[in-house]
Amino acid sequence: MASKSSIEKDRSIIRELIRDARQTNVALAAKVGLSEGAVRRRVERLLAEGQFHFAVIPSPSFMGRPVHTMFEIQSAPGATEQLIEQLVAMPEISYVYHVTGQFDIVAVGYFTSSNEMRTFWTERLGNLDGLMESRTLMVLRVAKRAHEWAREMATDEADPD
Amino acid sequence: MASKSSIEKDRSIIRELIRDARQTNVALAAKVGLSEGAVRRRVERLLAEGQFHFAVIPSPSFMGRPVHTMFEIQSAPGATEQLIEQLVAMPEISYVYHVTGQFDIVAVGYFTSSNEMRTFWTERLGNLDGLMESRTLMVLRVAKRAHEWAREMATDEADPD
DNA sequence: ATTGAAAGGTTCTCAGA
DNA sequence: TCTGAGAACCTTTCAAT
Repeated sequence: MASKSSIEKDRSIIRELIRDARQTNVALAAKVGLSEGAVRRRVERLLAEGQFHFAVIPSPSFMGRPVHTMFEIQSAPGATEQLIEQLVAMPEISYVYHVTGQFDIVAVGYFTSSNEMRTFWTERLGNLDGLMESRTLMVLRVAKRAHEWAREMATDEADPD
Repeated sequence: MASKSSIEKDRSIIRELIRDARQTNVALAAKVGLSEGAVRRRVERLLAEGQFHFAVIPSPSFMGRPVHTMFEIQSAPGATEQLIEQLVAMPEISYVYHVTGQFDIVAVGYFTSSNEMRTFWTERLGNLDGLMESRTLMVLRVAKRAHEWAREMATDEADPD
């Protein structure tokens, strides 16, 4: 086989970490075919470049925030960025996406109760500058959370010349 | 102050790990007031119980999947679970949410190109059993991804009697 | 940019409470 | 269920390539 390109080594490292975020650099090194030090330097570089990050995903219920809500938000013309900034500044909101379609923004929040969510929606979301229309979706269940494509393309070693 | 309850110690550990997913058990132990071994056993128990998990979040673009898409899906009456199962089985789909509202399901996928996304949408999504209607939202930007509420309630120690 | 080896720190195991 | 000490393992540093 031809040696993997540098970026393919980087991607192999990240794919391995997606499979197991807590494996050691020693284990990674054995899998991608580098020394422990080389893997460690690549991981640090990739983190600094923002190519991936380590995260802890809590169970919102266990943390006391069982009410999982998505808000679809339509902004007044030209007001989308301003609206996004306001949403980003709200601690109740965990995720903010700029999207195409009828709605311009999707925001996700976790609340301690449906009552807290309602209060947030009526008193804080409803008062945002530039908001034209919004819809609320309650998330009943997270049925999947996995990047299965990270397991693809594990080997390009079977390529014939 | 009264001693923290056992579940509050668990939550403190998880909140600390949300702040820094890679800190050592020794560092955690100092912050939550337990020995390293006690913290390690709690972390293992919480992981086994599914109260949180460690994850690596890649930059989809760096991994060669720059096209980030949300699908809103309306199911035929009674077909939602069947539809969710089919979506969960698709490797292109990373997240599947069961939600309330006009649409029953929100699914998120990452694609190598808009052409691949279009092919997926027309040939795979369109053929799902029980699908009534769907809408496609392209995600242009992720403006926020953080659980700021994990920093709240750090102390219940100031409570007067 | 990578390797290999020594030093330092973390994790794991186990005995004791 | 927790603590503390020792062994095993991992990470960090550094000289060399």
